[in-house]
Amino acid sequence: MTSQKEPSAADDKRRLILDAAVELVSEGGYSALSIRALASRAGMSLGLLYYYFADKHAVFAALMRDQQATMVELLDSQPRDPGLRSLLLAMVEPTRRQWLQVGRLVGVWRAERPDVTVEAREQQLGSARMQFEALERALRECADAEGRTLRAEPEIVPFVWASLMGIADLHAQGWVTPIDEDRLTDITVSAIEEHVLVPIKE
Amino acid sequence: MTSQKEPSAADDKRRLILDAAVELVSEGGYSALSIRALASRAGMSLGLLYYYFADKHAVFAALMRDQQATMVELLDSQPRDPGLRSLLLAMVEPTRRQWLQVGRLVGVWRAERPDVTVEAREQQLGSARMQFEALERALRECADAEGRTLRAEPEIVPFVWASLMGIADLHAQGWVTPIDEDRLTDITVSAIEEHVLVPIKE
DNA sequence: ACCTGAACACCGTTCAAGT
DNA sequence: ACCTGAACACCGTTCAAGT
Repeated sequence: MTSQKEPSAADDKRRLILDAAVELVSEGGYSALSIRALASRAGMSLGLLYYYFADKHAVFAALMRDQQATMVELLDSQPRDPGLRSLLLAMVEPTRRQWLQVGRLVGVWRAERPDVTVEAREQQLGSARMQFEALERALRECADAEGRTLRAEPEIVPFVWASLMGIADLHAQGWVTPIDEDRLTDITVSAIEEHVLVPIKE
Repeated sequence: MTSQKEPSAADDKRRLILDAAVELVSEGGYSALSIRALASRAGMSLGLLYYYFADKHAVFAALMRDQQATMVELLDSQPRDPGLRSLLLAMVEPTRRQWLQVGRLVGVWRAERPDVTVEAREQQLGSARMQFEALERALRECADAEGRTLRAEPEIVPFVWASLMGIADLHAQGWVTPIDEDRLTDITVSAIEEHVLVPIKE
């Protein structure tokens, strides 16, 4: 109900902090994101940071929400006509980027902090849900455009997501021997494609 | 050449530290593994820890190597007769455990530390390579047992690994809505199975 | 309401000193 | 060779104090 408002001064400050955070992480990885470095990069004092965010965890959570919102836009703007395979191929790189930037860190701190606020938890869940709904929409509409249908199980979308995360992580960690990334992507996309559509009866 | 020796006193001490590390991580997650807690749990002083390990990073690396060695044993001891699907189903839970305990942390600190020693890097790579070779062996022999063959591309084993990691991570992070884990596993295993074998000609 | 920085309780790591 | 713990330079977080 209160959505899509003009950004307030507080929102602007928060944006400033989040932009600085993205810069720091992309420059020096997880350990480069110290509260002190973040405050100085955002041009404010240590204490003020805690005025706008509850703690470091909250900064990460906001970063995650940003990326999920970007992913929703991307999924919604993806053309449906070229079909499922094109969609999947187009999503490999963005999901990999999301994984590299904050996704893989979530699992690390998620387990640490017990619960934060109920509100924060709800916000986080809502943002994740929107992302997965956008993915489901995109999958379904792309299948439609090919005259096919998505399998009905609720585990189909998680399966697609897990597959994309799998290659994202492999890319991040590297493989022991050089492999053809495009070939790996191709194999994965084929596997997804064929297991996500209802088989054609003849 | 120097392998399979009687464990030295130093090895015993290192074991003590690593066992304490596993305990701490499983009790309180990543953040519970502080050098001080580790030293006290292992019954030694802070400084001594640095006598047996170069730094915290090295403790993690050793933990990872342990788990990879366990995985090799598990893969090698898995029966081949029941075929590929049985093998994959049996590996889902162990890979998930490995992922939860240290696997997902590797990506976080890997990027931070520049290079450590060449020797350490070599040791780590060798351990990872052994694990993936064991996986490839197991996949190949299980396929054989069914009278099928594994596809020849080098990306086939990474694909299997990425798929297993994907569901491991999804399991760790949780999904926004409750899903049937067994169903997800089943879908993933089917997808792997069919894309990893050479199609039967008729 | 917005902002500061000293202070607190940690942390990983080093190192002089002991046996 | 093995072992200790004080000391160092950090860290995230709090909070009295300012405007």
